[in-house]
Amino acid sequence: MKLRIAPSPTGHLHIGNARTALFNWLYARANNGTFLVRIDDTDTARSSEEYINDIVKNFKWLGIDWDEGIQVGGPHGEYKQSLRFDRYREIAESLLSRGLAYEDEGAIRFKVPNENSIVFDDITRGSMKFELSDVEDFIILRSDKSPTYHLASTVDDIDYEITTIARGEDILSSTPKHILLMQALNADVPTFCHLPLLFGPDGKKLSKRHGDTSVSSFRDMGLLPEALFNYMCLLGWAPGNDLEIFDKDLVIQKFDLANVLPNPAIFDTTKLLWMNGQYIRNTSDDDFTLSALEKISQDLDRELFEKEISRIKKILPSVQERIETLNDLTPQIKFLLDEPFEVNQEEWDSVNSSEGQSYLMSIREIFKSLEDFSLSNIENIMREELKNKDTKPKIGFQITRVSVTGTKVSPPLFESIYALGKDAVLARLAESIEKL
RNA sequence: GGCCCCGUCGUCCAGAGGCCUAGGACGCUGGGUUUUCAACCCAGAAACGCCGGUUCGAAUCCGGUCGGGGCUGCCA
Repeated sequence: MKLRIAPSPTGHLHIGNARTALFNWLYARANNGTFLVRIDDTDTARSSEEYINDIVKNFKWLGIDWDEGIQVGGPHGEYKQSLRFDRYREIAESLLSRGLAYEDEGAIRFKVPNENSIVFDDITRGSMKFELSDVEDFIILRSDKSPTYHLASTVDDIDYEITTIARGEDILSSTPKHILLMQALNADVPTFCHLPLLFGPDGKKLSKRHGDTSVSSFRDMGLLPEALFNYMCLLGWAPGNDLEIFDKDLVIQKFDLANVLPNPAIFDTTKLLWMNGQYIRNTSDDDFTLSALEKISQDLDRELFEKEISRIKKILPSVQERIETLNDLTPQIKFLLDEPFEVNQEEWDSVNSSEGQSYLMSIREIFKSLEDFSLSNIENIMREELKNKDTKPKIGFQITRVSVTGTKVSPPLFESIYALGKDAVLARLAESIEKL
């Protein structure tokens, strides 16, 4: 069993293509088959090397690897159609000389017999039938002698011995043309599977009209590849038992193209975001620390100082519990950075009160003489002082939060104070008290 | 217009004739927890497009209808 994905490098890797690649990859892996990636760049004007790199990079990021094809090589050259134009011309010429095609204003058209019909079994859709009287003679070689998609793709599928073609439903009506070409070339007709399209929220084929739908844009959103992978699996397929969060191994074990739904799915970012949060929470502490520090450094566009790293590490467990994407990280730990610190004036005003001020001054004094600045000591002291002064938690804690973190919304208060460290906390409290 | 595909909560999926007064998840609403924001827990609203047929019995099979979508390029 051999499957392929054949993206056109006329844009960034599109999420719809990624999903098609994923299902092909899964089917190949589930059946101990071969997965091949080739580049369909017959449209030389719109294709570019930059996009090939983007496609390759994002397949790898998603964890989709291939056994044959672009970059990894194999018995068929470089797996780029732009390098095989001679081969396609040769085929077009042979069809011409056999009377199966004809010249039309410099281009070559395949002659579609207008009797009979084409019948084939589609894995997800069952028996398909197209009357040939509905199929037009189609161009296989353009007047500039470059092959069209129909020709190049079909020849490659034959030459590379593809056994199963799973592609988007948008090409379903072109399938009779491809079967006709294969028959004309005396090749075995592979098994077809037309996967349901991905729709935007408006119920139309997902495209640039729906904003940036490239895989790289999802990475830029701070998504984990495992989460996107998991989410894409659920678009048109499910492993059963209402299982929703699962890893690669489980999918490979259960996946079958025959169980893919024939109806289109709307790509809903909301659930994807939720799922990403689940994956973040399920990440081990060590792994999360590693990727978090890297991400923060990336966002800041600089290396982190040792002091910052040790502070951040202390708060990370709390942050991991409450973020949805990696992009939520840096804003949450911003107050721990060794950078000019500023309190949001408006928010300060909204929590400021004489009762709060009094609490602030008291805990500063207590903190000052506290030798063991531990998390539990901080919490005990702050709660005790609340009781002493008969102050409500909200009054005492919120003003402290704004004073120490700069805003009303932050990671948990005691953890934030503990992470920031005694010296910086005292300094910030002093600063707030000064301007009271 | 022609050809083709599709049709279960707003969304993703479960359901492959009786187990369905249709199940799970996201989202939404209400509640709990609570020092913020989250996370977490509990509860709730929410769907088989419609009409026929087959059958003792249909979300499940068939036909029609309506609705949505794709293709109709010397793009892929």
